Amino acid sequence: MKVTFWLLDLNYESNNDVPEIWIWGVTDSGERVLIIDDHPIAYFYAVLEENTDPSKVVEEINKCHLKCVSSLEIVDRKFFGKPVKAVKVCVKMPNVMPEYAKTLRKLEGVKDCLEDDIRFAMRYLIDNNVVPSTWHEAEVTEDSDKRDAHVDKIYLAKTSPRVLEKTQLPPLRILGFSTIYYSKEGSPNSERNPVVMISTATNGGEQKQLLAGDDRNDKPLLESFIEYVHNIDPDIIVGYGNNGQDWPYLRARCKKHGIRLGVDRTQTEPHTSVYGHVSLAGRANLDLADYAGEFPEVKVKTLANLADYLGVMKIENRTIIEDIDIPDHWDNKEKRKILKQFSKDNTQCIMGATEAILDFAIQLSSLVSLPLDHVGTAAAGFRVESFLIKKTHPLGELVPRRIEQPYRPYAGGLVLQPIPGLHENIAVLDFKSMYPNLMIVHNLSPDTYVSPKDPVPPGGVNEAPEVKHMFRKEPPGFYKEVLSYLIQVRDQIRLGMSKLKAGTAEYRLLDARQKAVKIITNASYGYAGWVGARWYVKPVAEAAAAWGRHTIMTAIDMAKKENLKVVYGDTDSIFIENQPQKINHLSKDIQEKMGLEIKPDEIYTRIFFTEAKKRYAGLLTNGKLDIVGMEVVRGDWANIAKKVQEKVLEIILKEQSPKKATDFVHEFIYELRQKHVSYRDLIIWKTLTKPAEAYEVNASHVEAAKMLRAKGWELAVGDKIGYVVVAGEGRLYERVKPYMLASYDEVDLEYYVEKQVVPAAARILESFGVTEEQLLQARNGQKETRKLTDFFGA
DNA sequence: GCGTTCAATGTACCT
DNA sequence: ACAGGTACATTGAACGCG
Repeated sequence: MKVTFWLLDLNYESNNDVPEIWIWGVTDSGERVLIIDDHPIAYFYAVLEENTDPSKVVEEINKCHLKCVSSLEIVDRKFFGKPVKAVKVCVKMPNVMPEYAKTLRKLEGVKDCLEDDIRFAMRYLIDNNVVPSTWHEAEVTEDSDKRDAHVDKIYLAKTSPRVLEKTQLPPLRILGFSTIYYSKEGSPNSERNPVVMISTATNGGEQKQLLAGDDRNDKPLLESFIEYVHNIDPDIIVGYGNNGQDWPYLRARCKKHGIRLGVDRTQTEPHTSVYGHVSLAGRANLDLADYAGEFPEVKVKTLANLADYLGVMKIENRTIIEDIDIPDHWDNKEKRKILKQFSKDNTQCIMGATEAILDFAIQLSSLVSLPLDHVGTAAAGFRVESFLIKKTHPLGELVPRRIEQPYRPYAGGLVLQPIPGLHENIAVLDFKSMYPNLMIVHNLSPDTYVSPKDPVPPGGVNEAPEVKHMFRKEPPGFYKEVLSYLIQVRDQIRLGMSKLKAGTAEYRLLDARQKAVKIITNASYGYAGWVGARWYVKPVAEAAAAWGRHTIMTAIDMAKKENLKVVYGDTDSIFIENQPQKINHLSKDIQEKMGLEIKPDEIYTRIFFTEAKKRYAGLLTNGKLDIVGMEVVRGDWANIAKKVQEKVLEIILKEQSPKKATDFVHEFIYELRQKHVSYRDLIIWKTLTKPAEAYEVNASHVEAAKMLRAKGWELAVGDKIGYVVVAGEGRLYERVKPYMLASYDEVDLEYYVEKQVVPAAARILESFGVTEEQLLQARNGQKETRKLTDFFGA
């Protein structure tokens, strides 16, 4: 019989030393199924030295008497594009491979062993062309063995599943949850602090809140949670920070009470994998925090901020309870209501954010062939690599081992010095996917690189400017194959989208897919130059960068020849006078000459530069401001400084009145000194990029972090520390406090005037002759001073 | 002993 | 734990000053 299913999760099991791949799926009729393939093949390669007799090596391998070897086969493969002979060593159990590979590496005639380091579930996906988060069809029989799996049906696969072309998602059951821990001693510790609240919600619209008793005993709460998850039987469980925090914590609490956190579809507990995600057998555990990085505009990556940005729940419409205030809220009957609402809102934020993110996660999972629960924790480099492994397999390319390499920097993109001041009517021409297209056009790829030691290939080479790296012209390298595929697929998806109504389910799915394709395409250049990459070949990245510099320089020359003034440019863009006819002509010329597409991106009716690169602000034709690189868009400046700078830029760009902007700054400083700005707008956020002890100099945010730690708050690398500057003596780092430990009265407002507001405003106004000193001058006692409402509106 | 100078450190941004 | 290029604030030691 046949079964059609969408692949939710897969895992490898050893059943009395017989390896099995368990594939968990949801059928189109909504059945939960487990399909077991009990004939997966485990193998690795012994790659032979040149001029070695393969049968001799086979003999040698046989002499090793490795008892789990089931077959040896002499095969032709490629390694970095060069043809090689290899022995495919099939084994009965995947876990013996690293050891066997180590043994065989020592044999004469064996150059190296490869692919023993591919994890078995991935091996299965690659070899059988099975894809996570995708529909398949499989020929199966019903399984007669008793197996402990909580699904509607268990099947044995007669053949490995085949991918089906089908885009819609199955009817997935989604459960979101968030937790509240009770701790008066700083960061909750699972040894001593209970979980007092778990709020859940399902995509079916069911909401529930589980509470500990007034004695804060969480045993009944945990038991009901386990039972509830079991009853809902979700396919996907979503949280925010559940990988690093909730699952390990809940598991520890359960252990303390002697209960098992049985929330998956077998009888095992959640376990953290080596890849950093928590895996629940038969379900996909999703941590939205892993996707927060996709939204760089959100500077402090809390659930509330993410949900606010996504339009799920506006932060001004809710009460945020800081961790430090939780015990107080739990202990007080009235305040506990607010805490319950806060927790409920958190879960609603999770459900709303899931709406916005899940399609993308699913498409990414399917594109790069990493299971849904794994793709979120996988860093960009590993997503690209997984994709490449999948795509190179049919080409016969062997997957290199990850080798520790010394880091050697190389020259990157070209950045022009901007012409400072205001410019009218400026167009930005962007090269479309410049690096991927350069890799395609010049056939830059790990398998096409011709080292100076190599003979020149018969078809000739492309030689990169400046760096002189050579790449054979023919045949196409796998980067060319793969990148052409990605670019073509994305164009196709976007064509499909253009025929649909925005907002429909199908449109959103396609949009998620084109986004997934885009991020993988754009990360390919970075991957090529990453020392951690299996296919790390520095000349590939270096040549792409060199071609990039050559390309933009040529484009600038051509623009100048058209008498188009160039005011700025960065890597793959040029900012020029907006003369449509000339620009049209220029794009065509560039396309013809270099085989790269360049198209107008933004048009600025007016744009402002200082002397600094990578910082500018423009007025778009729709009347909106586009601010790049300035304090306004930086997360490490107090909000007051950002607001002032934004307003100054708006006045300058729209009204071109430095006088009015200066008046505004004066008025703002006056109001600030009157404490008419909110405390939250004084917080400065900075990331802890290493353990507090590892810093070589004293830094404000590190001092603030230490103060938190002294109160029991554990801080991890990567955490954002919010602090305010308080009045007092000494260095800046001696005058900071974490914002939750300070009050408005302690704040040193003069610091904010002199080191935040004035510099941010002066950055712009100094171009118009207004100095910091002038900005600092208090209001001059005119009768008609403006109110801030004159600038911000009432 | 005290103010100034400047390289080093650290963070966040741009493409 | 995808690349390099860049701006800027602050620290802290070197420097200059007698």
